[in-house]
Amino acid sequence: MKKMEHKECMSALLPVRDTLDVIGGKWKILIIISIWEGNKHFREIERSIPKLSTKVLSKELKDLEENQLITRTVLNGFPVRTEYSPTAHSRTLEKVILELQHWGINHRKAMFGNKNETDNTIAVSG
Amino acid sequence: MKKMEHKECMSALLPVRDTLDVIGGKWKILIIISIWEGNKHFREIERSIPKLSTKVLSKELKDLEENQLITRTVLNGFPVRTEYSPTAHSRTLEKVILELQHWGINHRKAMFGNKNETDNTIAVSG
DNA sequence: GTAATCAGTTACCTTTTGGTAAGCAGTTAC
DNA sequence: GTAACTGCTTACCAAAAGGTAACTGATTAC
Repeated sequence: MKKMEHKECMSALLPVRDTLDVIGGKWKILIIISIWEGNKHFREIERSIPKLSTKVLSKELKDLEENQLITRTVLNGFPVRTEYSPTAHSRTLEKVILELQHWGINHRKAMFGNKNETDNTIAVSG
Repeated sequence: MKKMEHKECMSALLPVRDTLDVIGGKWKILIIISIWEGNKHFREIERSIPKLSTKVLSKELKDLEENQLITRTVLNGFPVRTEYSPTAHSRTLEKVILELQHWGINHRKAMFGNKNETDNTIAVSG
């Protein structure tokens, strides 16, 4: 890596922080993937992710909507259903998530050898 | 994205979590970059990152060492100096950080247009 | 009327994370 | 002996994140 000025270093950091604010944390990527999988409704998403509480799901969905990674549509009629869908913008995360995933896998190998290997690869469109 | 089985989805998530555990949070990437920059000593690193306290730095350095992203060497002699250096393994993070950074920049554009653009690009070896 | 489903909200409590400041061991300089 | 530097640790407190469970409002089914 080339020598960096201090300020450069710190400003390069900001976009990374932005990204981690959006997809960091325990649940956000799980929720995005769940919706990518086809889960559309609140209870559906909730049930698809073990240990996720309604309170946290509610908050996380709001965050994701604010960041334009999902859209929320209320369908009136019947027992009032809400539909969450992934946005086109959310698809730009695929590369990032793939990169995070690969590093995680290789890191685990580097730490423990192949003993604890997780060889699951995310299924990406194409 | 191809339809995924539920279990597949969740297991794909684990490596991503592993990665975020290692480089997520407020300080870890800052510290790694600071050490990449050439800061070797505790106080040096501390002073290079505004708002970072000794307590947190101490903890983060331990985590990073555990994850083999830095090495810690105690040099006896003089006022006892400790040297932190990046490992070869830490270099594998460059791609990940670059990807996180690019997404952060593009995401900001998607959110606010070009108004708030951060056009700083991390300086990577090569 | 009773129960059940959907989509949440609210109140309360615990756990985790982070910040502040002081202190300690060891050594040098004066 | 006093101060100053290095590399931390410890104690204490504040803020943020997360879990539990109850409850609202609407509507259908019995």
